[in-house]
Amino acid sequence: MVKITFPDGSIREYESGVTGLDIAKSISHKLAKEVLAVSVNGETWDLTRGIATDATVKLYTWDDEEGKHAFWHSSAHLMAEALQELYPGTKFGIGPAIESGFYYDIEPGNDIVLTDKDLEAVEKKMVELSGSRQEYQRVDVSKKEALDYFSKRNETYKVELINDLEDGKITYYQQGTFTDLCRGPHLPDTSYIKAIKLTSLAGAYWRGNEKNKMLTRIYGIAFPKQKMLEEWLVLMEEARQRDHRKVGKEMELFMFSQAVGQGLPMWLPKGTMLRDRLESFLRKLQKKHDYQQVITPHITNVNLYKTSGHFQKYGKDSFQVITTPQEGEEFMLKPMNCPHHCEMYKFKPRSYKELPIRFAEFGTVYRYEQSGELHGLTRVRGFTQDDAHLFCMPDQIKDEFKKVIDIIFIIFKALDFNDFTAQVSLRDPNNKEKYIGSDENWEKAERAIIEAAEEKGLKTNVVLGEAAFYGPKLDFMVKDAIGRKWQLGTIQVDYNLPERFELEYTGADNQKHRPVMIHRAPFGSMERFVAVLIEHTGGKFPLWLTPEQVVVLPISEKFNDYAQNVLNLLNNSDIRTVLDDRNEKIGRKIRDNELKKIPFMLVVGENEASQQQVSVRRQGRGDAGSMSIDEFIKLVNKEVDGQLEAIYNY
RNA sequence: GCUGUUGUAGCUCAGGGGUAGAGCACUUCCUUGGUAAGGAAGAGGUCUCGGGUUCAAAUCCCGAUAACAGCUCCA
Repeated sequence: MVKITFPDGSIREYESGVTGLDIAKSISHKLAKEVLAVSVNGETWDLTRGIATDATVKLYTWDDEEGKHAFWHSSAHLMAEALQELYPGTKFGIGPAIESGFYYDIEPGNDIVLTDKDLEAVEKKMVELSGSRQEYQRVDVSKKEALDYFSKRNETYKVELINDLEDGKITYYQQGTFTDLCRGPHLPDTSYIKAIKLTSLAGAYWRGNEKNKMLTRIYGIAFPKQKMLEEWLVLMEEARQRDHRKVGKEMELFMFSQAVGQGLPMWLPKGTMLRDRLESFLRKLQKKHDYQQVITPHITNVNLYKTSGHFQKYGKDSFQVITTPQEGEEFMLKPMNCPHHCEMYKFKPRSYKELPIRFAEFGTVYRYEQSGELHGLTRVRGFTQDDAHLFCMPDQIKDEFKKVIDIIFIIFKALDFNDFTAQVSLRDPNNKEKYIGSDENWEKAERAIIEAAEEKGLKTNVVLGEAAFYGPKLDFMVKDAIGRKWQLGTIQVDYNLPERFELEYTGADNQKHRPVMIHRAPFGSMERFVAVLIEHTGGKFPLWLTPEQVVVLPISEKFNDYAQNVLNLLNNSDIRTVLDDRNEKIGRKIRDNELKKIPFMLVVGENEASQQQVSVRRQGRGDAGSMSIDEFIKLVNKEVDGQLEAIYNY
């Protein structure tokens, strides 16, 4: 007998060799149907693997990441089996579960090139195989056996993987005719996988290395019920509707032009309005936090970047140097603002009493991103950072970090960004030579970041090896409409530039000391931030950011004068307005995509003109009735104030 | 940068070796003056660009370019 401890602390006895599935059956029929995998002493196991010792057990269903993971991983194997049957000679790379769904990297044999059209046939085959209810069987093998088996079948990628594995810890999983090198865990059998959608086909380098061969990666997703797949498809469609590239075009916020160049966005009037408001909001916020606004030029002598070291590291991959009539004189487009701010720091001797010094700049920079990397406004070649550099003494780092976290919190709160994650990026402890700066400084800075985050109640995931080469950092990530993660706010410690620029301050001891520099950008860049903002709101911005808050619609041209009059009164009150005097049917205007995003619509006609009123319609929230213009102004101000309250009372 | 897909009217897209199509939007007119109406007429395109094959290319082939998806990258 073995003692099984459950998450609630209760303990039951079972025959030795009992499986997760048996345990689920002993609890309830329903649970036995829903359970997908089981945690045994913290390790995720197959439901059919026998438990021979006392153990702590947790049953995983679709609601657990681990359950979904086993489900999708099994789906990947099912797909591999289908591919093997349809395309004999296919070599298999790896096929894991991912955040939503799974993929398998394959190399189809016989020079076959798969296209989107083939996916349907694969799906069909998968459904067929799922119907035949094949069991996933776990088999322990020795390294030699595994190597023999896969070498014989010419599975070169699998052989490469096995070579890196430790003997004695190698397992196969088999279902039907397909055998895969795999750690598991898997579902009991293929019949669990009821609804399947293969979503896309793309190239992916073997082991993620650009120098390796490119394999064909097939992405898919699967569910235990057809209905869940349908719901997922609807969700994806809704996400596509919120895509910032689509909304940005519809709302006329920004554009790209082939004539201007790849990755160089142009802000249309309404987008500029929106961006200006975000900038002035941050400007005010930074002023309160004792930042000093500065401005630096767009081109710079290459020597500055040789001093900073960026030219050596990134020069080849940048927009190339600009020459002048003067022999040997070279400039480049500014890829970052930091070196300029360092020069400003050096403008005069600094005392410890001045520190921290905080230079802020909305600095437009140009970086030659690889062409395949460009993506809407989130990844561009010319963008404006809401940049600032804080120069401080080492023991001020933590405090400065906390103040920057405050600013980021205020911004996220004002814009209703709730589901962000924070990541602390530290250096890779096994690869210290990749980084510059002393061990002592790194440790001090890493500790300061972790403590600052903790003291601010910020939950973070700590990732080793993700630090910049010059210092550790704290990043804020937000997801876009289809779940891709983007980094927005960032705070980074830098020991490199103060060193290279020989920055110093005079301490209380009358000695020269080196300051520490902190880079920070709460938005990241105006471009990326606006993109994410659009995807969060679907273009329905908070009132204080809406490019136009009020549209005035005269019902016929007889009332154009009155409408103009209303407009003037509103404009005197700071409310942003737009007049739509096309004098068409109102119903037709309301369908207008452009007007859909404006929160208030004022309809004026005979009744309104005679009583000096307006009929107020709030988009998406129906009719608010007729009221005087003063009353309307109060209404709008109240709503805007309500939103701004969150900011200023924070 | 790599692999793949795509580029036709303002937008969404169909078509396809013989000089160009739909829906929505747009313009004018009619009907209806009041909260997602209906009708008529009209205007809009070097079919991304360059080269080749052909009697003939928007269509087939090659190259460039841009967008999209994924990989790699992101100071």
